[in-house]
Amino acid sequence: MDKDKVAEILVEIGTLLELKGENPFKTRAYSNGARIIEGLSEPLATIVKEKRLGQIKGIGEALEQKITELVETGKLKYYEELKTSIPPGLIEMLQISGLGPKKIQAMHKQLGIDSIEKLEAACKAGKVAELAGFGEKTQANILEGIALKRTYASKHLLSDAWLAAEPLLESLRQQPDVIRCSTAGSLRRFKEVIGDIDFLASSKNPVAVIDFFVSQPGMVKVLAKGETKASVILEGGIQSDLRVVSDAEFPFALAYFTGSKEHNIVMRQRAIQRGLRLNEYGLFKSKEETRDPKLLVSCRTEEEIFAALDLAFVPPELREDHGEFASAEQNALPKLVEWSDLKGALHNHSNWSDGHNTLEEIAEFMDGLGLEYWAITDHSKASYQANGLDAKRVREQIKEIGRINEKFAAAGRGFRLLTGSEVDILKDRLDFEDDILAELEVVVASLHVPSNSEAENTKRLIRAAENPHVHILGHLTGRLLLEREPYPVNVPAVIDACAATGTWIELNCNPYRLDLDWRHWAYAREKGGKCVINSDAHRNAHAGFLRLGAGVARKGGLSKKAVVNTLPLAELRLELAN
DNA sequence: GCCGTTTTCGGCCCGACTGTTTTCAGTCG
Repeated sequence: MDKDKVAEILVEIGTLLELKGENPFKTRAYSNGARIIEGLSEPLATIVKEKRLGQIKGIGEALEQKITELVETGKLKYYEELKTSIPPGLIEMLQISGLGPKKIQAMHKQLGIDSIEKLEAACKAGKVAELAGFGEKTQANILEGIALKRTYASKHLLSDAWLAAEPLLESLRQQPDVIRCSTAGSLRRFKEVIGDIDFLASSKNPVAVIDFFVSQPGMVKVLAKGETKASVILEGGIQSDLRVVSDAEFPFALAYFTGSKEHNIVMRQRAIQRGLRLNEYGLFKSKEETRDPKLLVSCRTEEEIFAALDLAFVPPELREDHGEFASAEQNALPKLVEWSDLKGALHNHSNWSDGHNTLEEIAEFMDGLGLEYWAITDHSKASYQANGLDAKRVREQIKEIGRINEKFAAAGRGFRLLTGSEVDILKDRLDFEDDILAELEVVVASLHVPSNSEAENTKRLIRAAENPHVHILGHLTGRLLLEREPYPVNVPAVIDACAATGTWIELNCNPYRLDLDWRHWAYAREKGGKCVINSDAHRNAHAGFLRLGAGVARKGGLSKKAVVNTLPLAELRLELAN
């Protein structure tokens, strides 16, 4: 069993234990363990075989035994028994806003409710309101929560969240009572999938800011509204929370609400080790709960908070308790790539295959954006449904690109289209012979029809990486966020092959892909692998994906130097020819 | 369930909001 599946089961055990009313620290130990396993760069099977699980911080005797059983047998007796003891409907009920383990337990025990359908019926019959600790309002809220859950999915693409957040952030910044304002939470951390949009503002008049926020256009429903906090549902179903604090509190609150939860726990522990206390209101010279300004360690920015805890500033994207503390302690965090460092993209389509724009339109548009180059890598012939090009059309396209580039050169314009192909990785070979590939400036090899076998997919990708004409492996795992799981593949083994052959690994910026996943880049960096942040544009507007991709690259800890398409055209051409 | 340079037991990050209560439990982030 692979580590992702193991992590998934550990998370589920945590949830099941929560529903059983177990000690919250015990349930947290399971979700912690899941995160640790998921983040391993070494194959889990190796660690299990060499009995080194117990040496990992956060994995104790019990988790070691359970993980070992899962890896070795593919099953876990404890988990199977736990699952049969709790109706699956209870787990689903957890997704209803306002319902947690305690209430679900109470309704299950007293009313025999074990599914959302029964819950809805009981609410409508007024039975839930009669329970101790429940009331009319709770019952109505549950019904509303059920309706909301049905209407809206609870997870959203990062790109959708940014689209919804930016106009709101802009409005908040212009509200006269707002002093400072920022996004926070998973959006600010550039997680690929987000649950809700968090805003933080500082003001001397929080009520006015809250009132302003909930009256913005695009609010479907106000879920909660207090003096310092509001929660709303936006059009499109994304929940958004605003928190308003004083300006002195702003940096502390920003750090706190940016998270991640795991990162914050370590920050608080560091504070405690130094005899301090950290919360969203400040860093206090106290071991007790306090908000006494006399005890406050004054910090005007997040940078100063990190400094007070003997850490270099950790950019929001890296705050996942994913190794950032060890680096920040030694001032060894990478200087992260910026969106504006990108000089072009090396995987894009035109209307010669399944893209929307002509070559001419693309060149004009990308030059207008201030980019230096844009590779045209239309599909190869095996991608029949995408109007893939055969060798003859590829050669015609090379000539056409040559003509456009000559026009640019004659006009004294520096921008260039690069010739290329997104060549299909077929079962036993690439979709083009080496002679065609050799005529192209950029060759991206992608697996579009994977097998069910991890070994098979891994073998195909490694073989593609080993082809001397292939520059880049495209969307390595094939995942579609919120739609399709990645195909089975041994990612570290493919990274090893790319590092050994000098093949670049794509960070595909399509909002549904963001593939290779940020969690793998630490390993790629360690091995000396290079990244290309690619838009995989099918129309000109998709150039905007690069901004998203740069954020995800930052999350992967990638510096400008590790990203090939930060190179100016002349240097890039040298690298491509290498 | 995990952990330990005060600890192998007794801690484990912390506060806002809601609804049901009339001082607090549950939920959420």
